[in-house]
Amino acid sequence: MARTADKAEQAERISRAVWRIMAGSGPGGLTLRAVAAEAGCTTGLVLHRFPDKRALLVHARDLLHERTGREMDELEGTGSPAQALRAVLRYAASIEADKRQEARVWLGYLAAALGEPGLAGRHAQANRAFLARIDRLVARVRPDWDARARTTVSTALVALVEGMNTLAVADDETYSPRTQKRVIDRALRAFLG
Amino acid sequence: MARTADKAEQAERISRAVWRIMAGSGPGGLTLRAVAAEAGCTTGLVLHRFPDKRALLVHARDLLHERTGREMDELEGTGSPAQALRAVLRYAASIEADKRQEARVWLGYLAAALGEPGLAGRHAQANRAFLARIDRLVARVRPDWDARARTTVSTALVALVEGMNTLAVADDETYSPRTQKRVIDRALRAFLG
DNA sequence: CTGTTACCGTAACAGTCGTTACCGAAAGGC
DNA sequence: GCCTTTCGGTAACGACTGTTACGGTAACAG
Repeated sequence: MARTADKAEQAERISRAVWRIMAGSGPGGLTLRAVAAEAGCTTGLVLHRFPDKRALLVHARDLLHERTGREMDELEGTGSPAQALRAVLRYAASIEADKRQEARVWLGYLAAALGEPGLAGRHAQANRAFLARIDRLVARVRPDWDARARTTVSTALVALVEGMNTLAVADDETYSPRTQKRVIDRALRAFLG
Repeated sequence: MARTADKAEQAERISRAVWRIMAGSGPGGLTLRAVAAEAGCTTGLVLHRFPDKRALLVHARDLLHERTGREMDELEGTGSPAQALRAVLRYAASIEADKRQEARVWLGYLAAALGEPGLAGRHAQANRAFLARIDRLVARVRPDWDARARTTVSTALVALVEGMNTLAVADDETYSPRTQKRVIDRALRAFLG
């Protein structure tokens, strides 16, 4: 045999380049050449690792989704139900600098999905999974509620966090980490307190 | 003199074409040729009316912002403070079909702003104006609250509505008009009830 | 009706995009 | 050591982008 390459490591490195480009320049700046330059290689390697641009974007998307899902899985089991819910919501918000970058990435993907229903479907699926997670946590905090009342609150909490993420993309001053924490705590108190 | 053209009417027609393209195909499909075809003219007219693509996008954006601002001004004065607040929040949400399209337009603009800080600044400014509007309405509902408590609730309500708009873009089934209304009413009850 | 002027469609430009073909070079088995 | 096989960089292609220059044409003043 001949030389071997760590394909998974390369795919991840290129995917991380995709995240950085998406967060920094949006879908408009997400060029194969830009990705290659950011990853420290050429378009040749990028298109040897992925069949085409769409496959690259989907892989980078799934990788990010998978990672955040794993980390939220861990948070879900820590402390009391109310504490776990708060921890997951804080994690999903864009409080830390890297989460703020992630919010920009998701926004870029969502905008790219405007033109392609297939990507929009993936986004919908991912958000339903997040909604189910929050609903599960709300059920642990308020086991006596019926599904209808619980889902309404879950949907509200998800929309609240997602809205702050979206708004922080354009105005990270108004939606500072401190403000986001305060809003989350206020919402938890209002809906579940 | 020679022939005359209704420049304002043309600019508005082209801007409407921009909205339709942005909502339908996102920033990636927003081509001068696509805009011209949608507006029923050629790129020649488009670039005779606007100096370049960016000016066209900014004009279409400002036109949409101006229109929604006017319509919310009217809603702000109808009925009791609580009713006015609910009416404005319902208007800002994507309950009607045309508002859902608008949410797609705003999302596309926000994604386009990822690469250009100038556009992001306009977005931040617009959202601060909306936040100030909601804060004004909350102050009318709860005059006894101090500014801190009031702003926290206003920020939460704005994020809630904006989040539902964003999420409805990818999943208009989970965030149906009925669900959005229910969530808004629940939030008003939780925060101000 | 005619001349003139503003209007706007046509066509070309340079640049960049995603994608492909090709080929030198690096690395493991013998 | 060599030889083979895979790797990955180079360069080109056609398509499409925003933008510009030009010319035909429609409409108003006289």
